[in-house]
Amino acid sequence: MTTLSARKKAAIVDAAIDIFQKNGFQGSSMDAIAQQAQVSKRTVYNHFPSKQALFEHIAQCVWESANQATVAQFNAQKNIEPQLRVLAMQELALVGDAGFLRLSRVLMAEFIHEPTMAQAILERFNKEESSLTQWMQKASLHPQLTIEDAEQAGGQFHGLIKAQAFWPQIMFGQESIPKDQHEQLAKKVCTMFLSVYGATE
Amino acid sequence: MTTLSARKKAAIVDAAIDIFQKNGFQGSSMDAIAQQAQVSKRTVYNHFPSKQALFEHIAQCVWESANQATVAQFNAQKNIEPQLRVLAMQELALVGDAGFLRLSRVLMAEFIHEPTMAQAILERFNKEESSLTQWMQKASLHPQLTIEDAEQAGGQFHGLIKAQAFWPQIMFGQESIPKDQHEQLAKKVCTMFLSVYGATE
DNA sequence: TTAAAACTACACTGAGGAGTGTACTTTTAA
DNA sequence: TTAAAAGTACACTCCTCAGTGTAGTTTTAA
Repeated sequence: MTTLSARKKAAIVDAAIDIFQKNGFQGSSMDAIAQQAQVSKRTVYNHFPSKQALFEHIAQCVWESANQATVAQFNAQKNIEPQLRVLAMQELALVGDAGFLRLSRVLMAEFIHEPTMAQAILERFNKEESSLTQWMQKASLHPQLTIEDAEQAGGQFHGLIKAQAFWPQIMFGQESIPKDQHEQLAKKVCTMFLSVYGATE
Repeated sequence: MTTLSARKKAAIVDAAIDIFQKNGFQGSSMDAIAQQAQVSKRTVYNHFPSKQALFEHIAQCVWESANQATVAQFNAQKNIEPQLRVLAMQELALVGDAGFLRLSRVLMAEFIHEPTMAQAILERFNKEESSLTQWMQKASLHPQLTIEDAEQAGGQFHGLIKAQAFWPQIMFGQESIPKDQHEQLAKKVCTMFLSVYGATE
């Protein structure tokens, strides 16, 4: 059994995610968070010096779960399609995870108002995305592919996945894609991608 | 020259869009809106009975501009690809319009917190989207296509466009796609779509 | 020209919320 | 067992903000 203090802290974070998601940063009160966490307001302030700090702790969580998604290396010996499929599956695993979506929803709403913050976090996010860019760069030399702009191609690959498995969930509260449909969707995405960037001869 | 009253009202709406976009509904004060509009706060309240009413007026504007996008009828005699291309161009015209994006950004942030409102507006939005579904339904009988689920196919068609021309602009403040790239993007989208749903023989 | 309609400055109410200080109780760890 | 660490209730300050009331000025339209 974990310590009381740790349990209280977890309850606060959990409640905060909930309240922030429902009401946004500005619309959420520390009193409401404390109440939902079944904790005194003072305890909230003992764990987090300010509302902003509590929010940033949650942002940190998103950032960390996003980093779980490790990225494959391009292998010139193997076929393109199965490699792409692995990349798609990785992205789907991250983006299709209910916990990740829950956290993302909290952040995304604030991003709209804070393009600066959005850019900053996105640049870090893009470490992942830029590793895809690198993959694309190396892959562009492969005879099976015709990629002029690796960054654009990478963005479009991500876009194909997010259009199905991320944005509708974030914006319209749709259910995340069940795991047993990941394979099928990954295949579809690869087909679409290769229809534009792949040489089929 | 328009009447003073009309000019003031326009200034208020314009300022409100700006302030709401920057700070969100909760984070925006009527004082700030009045100041930016160069109007006394009392005048704001003379035009709009409440902050909520002002917000809803803006929502109405989005809804109306979205309705400008008229939709083509399916024509079994013509080829699929050029018809799809027209649909894509229509969507791009709407979604790629800077004014529409500016308005959308205001709403989208609130949508994340209000899945109910989001669903409601989206159902109306889907009048447009569902007319695409109908198009897909009729098109699914065409020998050039293999569509099992018209709604899903329609959603994916929209997704392909929004992934490039809507979500990045909304979330990360990216510039809207210049008009001279619409043709090219529409073509790409159709290629991708047909790579999955089209019979190429 | 003139009366009504619209705009303005400004003071005000009432509510809500961030963050603090305090005195007291419970939990933990030695 | 006991002292420190953590939690709690609650009162309190200071501030922001939605919305109103008013008395006076400007614009409009007849």
